[in-house]
Amino acid sequence: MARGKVQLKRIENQVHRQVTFCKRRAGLLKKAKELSVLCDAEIGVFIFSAHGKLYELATKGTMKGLIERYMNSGRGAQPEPAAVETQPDPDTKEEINMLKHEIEVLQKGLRYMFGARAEEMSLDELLVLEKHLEIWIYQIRSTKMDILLKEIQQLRNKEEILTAANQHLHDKVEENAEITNLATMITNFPQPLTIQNEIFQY
Amino acid sequence: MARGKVQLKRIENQVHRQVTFCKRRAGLLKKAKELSVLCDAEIGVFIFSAHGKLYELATKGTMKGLIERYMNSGRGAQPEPAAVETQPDPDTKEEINMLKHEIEVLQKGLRYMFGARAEEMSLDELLVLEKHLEIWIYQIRSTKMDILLKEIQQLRNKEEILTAANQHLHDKVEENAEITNLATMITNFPQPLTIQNEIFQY
DNA sequence: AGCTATTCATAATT
DNA sequence: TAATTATGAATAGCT
Repeated sequence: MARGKVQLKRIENQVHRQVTFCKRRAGLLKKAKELSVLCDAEIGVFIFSAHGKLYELATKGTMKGLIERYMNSGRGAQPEPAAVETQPDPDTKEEINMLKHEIEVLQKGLRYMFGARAEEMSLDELLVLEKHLEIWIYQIRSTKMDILLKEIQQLRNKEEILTAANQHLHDKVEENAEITNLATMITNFPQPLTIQNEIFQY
Repeated sequence: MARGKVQLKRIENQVHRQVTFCKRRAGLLKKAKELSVLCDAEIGVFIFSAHGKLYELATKGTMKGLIERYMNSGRGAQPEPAAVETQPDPDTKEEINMLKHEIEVLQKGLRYMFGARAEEMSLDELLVLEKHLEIWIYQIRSTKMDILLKEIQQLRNKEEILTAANQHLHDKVEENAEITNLATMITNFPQPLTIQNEIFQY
């Protein structure tokens, strides 16, 4: 570093130590973020100062989620306080985490759709954006579907009305067919009518 | 750094990314150790690589102890595991079902296309997958739109045919109206026909 | 993996 | 506490 090599031991001067803590803490978190972005890693860091103050960083999602992932990575088998409680829990919890991780992976793709802009945004902003986009897309699709389905319904109604009208007219035509034929006969062969009339008079 | 400034975005070259990951990971952990020693801080770091491999560091004690300390620092308030165990059960079960269904839908397509499970894939593979998914989604939407538009077109054709038929029948009815009226006259007043005949014979 | 040319981080100082 | 600067460390691009 600068202006003198540093000894790898506790800095005894209280002020120096505090200043170095601030600077190096910032540096460490910066490096963690860089590593996360550059290499697509998920990183969690806690720093407890000598006075017990906590500084933390979770590069993706939340620290809680990270700890859960850590717990499920084969290491920290949580000490279960209750004896009988362990039976249903590990299966379901593990299952949930697996499923969540899987969904995470699939959702990861969404973030990349924003291309270069994605890197310029914070995770929170991306999550908000993602939510908004999901809602937005959903609304657009719903609206589109509504429009199409309404149009189909209208056309179906029209079809029904036209079919009914068609049937009605068809019936009318058939009802009139006899009379029309009769009229045609009358028109074409007016004479025999008298014969028919005569027949009626039998 | 060296031989060129680095852009703060994901390194696209797979090999470069892997090398940088190794180097910077070592650097980050070294920095964490140094900060811990120099400033008497307790530091925990997890790094999940893009492939899900875990690298960790706990500067004092164990990671487990650190996480416990973290949990007690006011952040991740764990839900009480002891007394109220029955409460999370229906919720978790429902959650599992929801997640499973969500994944089922996604995986069905994925397996169909790749024969591989998403979590086994690298980021690069996922990027390829994403492209395919976009195409896939596009195709699904296209297909859906095609079906709907075809249905609309069919209904429109039906409407046209029915309207034409309707018009035809309507015309027929009107054409027949005269004759029908004539026939009606004939039917109601058969006798005057002879008169009419007589008239024709004038 | 190992080697430099560079850039970066930061200790000392103001 | 913040800014500056000289210097040591980290590391990107090559081999």
